[in-house]
Amino acid sequence: MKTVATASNAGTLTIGHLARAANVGVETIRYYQERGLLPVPVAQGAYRRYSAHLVGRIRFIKRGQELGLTLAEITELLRLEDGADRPSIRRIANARLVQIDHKIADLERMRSVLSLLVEQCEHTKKSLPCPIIATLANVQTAEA
Amino acid sequence: MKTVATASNAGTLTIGHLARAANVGVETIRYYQERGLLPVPVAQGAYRRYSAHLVGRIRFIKRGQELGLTLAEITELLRLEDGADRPSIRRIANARLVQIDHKIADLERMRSVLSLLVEQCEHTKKSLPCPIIATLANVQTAEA
DNA sequence: GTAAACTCTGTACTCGACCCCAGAGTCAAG
DNA sequence: CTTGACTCTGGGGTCGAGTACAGAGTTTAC
Repeated sequence: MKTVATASNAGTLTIGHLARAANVGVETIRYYQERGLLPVPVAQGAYRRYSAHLVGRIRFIKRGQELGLTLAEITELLRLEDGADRPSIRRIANARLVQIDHKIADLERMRSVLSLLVEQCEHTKKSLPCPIIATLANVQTAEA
Repeated sequence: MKTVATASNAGTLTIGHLARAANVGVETIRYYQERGLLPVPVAQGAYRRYSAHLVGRIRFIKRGQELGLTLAEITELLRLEDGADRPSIRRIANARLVQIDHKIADLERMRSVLSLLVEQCEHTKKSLPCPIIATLANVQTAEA
């Protein structure tokens, strides 16, 4: 699923320059091309040349990732980049928000149990079983 | 890294029965054996037989996973199962707690930005650029 | 005594986002 | 005009926790 090359994609940067300018690896650019997030410009001679505006596109992708978006979602957003279809854009953001909320809830459940257990472990007499192990082993511990 | 088989591991359950009793797949048991979380009992005839107490061990593993522990950490805890070395046990739990806290912090940062953007997107005039896209594109939007 | 259901070993695949490598070709500076 | 740094294609590997499957052998219930 490679993006079709167009003349307008051509530019002055080699892939290495583009990579350094966008602060990603050369392999990342190739990967994004394969995934259809970046266009594959027509080669000028043996090598391809990239337009400097792709630096912005890569930053767009990276900022999306920082917000927890997947490359699939970012691909969608790039398709909606003109900003005309806001409901679709919001749908993507909201779907990710729901996932994030689920994940936070999971992690907070884990954190509260784990921190309670660590706490208990520190304050339980050495003669009694370790509360962490006992909980995992599903042993009923007494000590009111 | 297969756990060495010992006579004491032998029992009455086939792998399928153990799997059903512990509510996991047969493949999961084999995988845990490979990872050293479960012993490989001596075969009785052509098939191996498993002791019923392994059901508890599998539940131990599953409860550990519910607390966010990795199989590597659970392997460690199984090694410390006698509960004598509580500092080591707590070290594992605390290390995981730190990871969980980092992850929660990351996710909350994402959530706050994303939900703010969705909010803004809903209330920004259609004549102005979509705030979600604009943020990813790093466009400076006016509108005080 | 046979057929269904099981078990064995071994290998490959999944997901997501890359990283790393080999070998061949090419470009640019001095 | 050479040499070193780059680019190309194509492939494989990584992490974590399994799942899936093939093909052969074995048990067990009827």
